[in-house]
Amino acid sequence: MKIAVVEDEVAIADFLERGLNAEGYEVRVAADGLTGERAALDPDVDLLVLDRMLPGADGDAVLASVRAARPGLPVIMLTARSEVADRVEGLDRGATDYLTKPFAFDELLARIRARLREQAGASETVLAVGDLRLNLLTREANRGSLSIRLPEREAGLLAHLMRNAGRVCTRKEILASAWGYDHDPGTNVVQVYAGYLRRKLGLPGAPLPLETVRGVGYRLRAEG
Amino acid sequence: MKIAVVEDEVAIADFLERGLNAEGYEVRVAADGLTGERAALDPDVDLLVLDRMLPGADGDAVLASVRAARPGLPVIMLTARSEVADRVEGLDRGATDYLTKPFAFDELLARIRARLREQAGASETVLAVGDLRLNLLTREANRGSLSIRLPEREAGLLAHLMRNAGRVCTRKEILASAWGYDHDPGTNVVQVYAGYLRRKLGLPGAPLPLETVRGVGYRLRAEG
DNA sequence: GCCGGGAGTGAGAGAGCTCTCATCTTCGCT
DNA sequence: AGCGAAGATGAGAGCTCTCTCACTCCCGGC
Repeated sequence: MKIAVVEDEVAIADFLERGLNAEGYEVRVAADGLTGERAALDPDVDLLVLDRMLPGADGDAVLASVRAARPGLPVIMLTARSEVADRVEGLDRGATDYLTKPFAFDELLARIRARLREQAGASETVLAVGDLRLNLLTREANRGSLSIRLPEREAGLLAHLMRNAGRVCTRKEILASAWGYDHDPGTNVVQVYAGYLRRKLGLPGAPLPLETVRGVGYRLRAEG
Repeated sequence: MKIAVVEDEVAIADFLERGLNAEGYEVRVAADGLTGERAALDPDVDLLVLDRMLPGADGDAVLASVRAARPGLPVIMLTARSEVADRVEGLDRGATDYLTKPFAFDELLARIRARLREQAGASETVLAVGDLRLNLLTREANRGSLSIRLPEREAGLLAHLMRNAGRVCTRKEILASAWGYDHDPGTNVVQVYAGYLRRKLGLPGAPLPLETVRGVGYRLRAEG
């Protein structure tokens, strides 16, 4: 389990990192909004602990852009602003939970566990990358005015690419994730299915931003 | 949106009911653990607000049985016990959120909105009824040692029956929910698929508890 | 510009899914 | 018990999905 911590006060950031590490979580710390945003978009990150007051882009801005890219990511806001109105505002802006400083570390841990537990049971159902959306339950894909139901394999491939948008995915890795193959059985299925996706999700003048990386695999460009 | 409130103090229960109604929620109030449990199992209920200290079965017991039957239902615990240890325990027992009395009604509303928003995006992925489990994402059904991947239609039918376990479902209603038909086109598909489910999910000596209601439809008995 | 290797495409085989229809079974009533 | 209606079951047609294979296209190096 990997947690991103966005917090500018070094003392608190250190404290959180050490404490979370001790609980067995992998931690990625960012001290300002911009690096925080980048950290939260790392597809391995399962949860975000976010200070609301930050230098550079402030916490609310980070929250907004994280929500746009990963609608389902749990975000626990952490802040010195303790008024009821602040809490209401934080939650309504899309935070999953809200904790005011000073806080009990044990409670933070319990709330992290609660969020991760929920996440595990009700794993992310809707993926979004740029203007692309994919509902994993109905396997409905949307892009602009397009709306198509994808067959299972195509949806699985697209889901993997979307979860790793911006990164190059090797064919081997894709076969493992979307096909469940442990070894490449020397086939070109991935290419075939990449072709299906391009044809189905291409718009006139705006082809699917799926790049081929010769000899390696594919990359879905992040901003549609 | 329907919210179940389990609270024995009449004053608070009334206050919550009126306040939630004013926000446009449908509310179902229960004053003790047993009726509370029944209320929470109503498949129309989208969220549970639960007092931890109750006459009869206490809040923790209600939480446990609700979790067994509806793993994904958001549960906000509400209680006078305000120690950090209590909050940690409540969350670890499976509560989704935890609010201590006295609380700001606006904050409760914000937390309810946060939970419902999340629920809407990441709708329940795993259904459970008795010893039956169904993962809607993978369409994997489990019963005892059995574990089978169901085709889409069978999973859709089973999902509808599970979501309405204990109640009789008419064939017309089932056709609407699992097939997307608006009118019964005079077919026996539902019977055919009910048969598939019975065969696939029957155990020696313990057939699938799916009862036929002559002239009407089917009912999945609630406790396997 | 030509050549080699990798990627994209089209056709099609085989499997599994969905539905219909005919037949068999069961239930409830007399 | 016997009958009629309703549900269960078996067989199978048609379709979609998935994958393979052969072929074409394109990129990059000479």
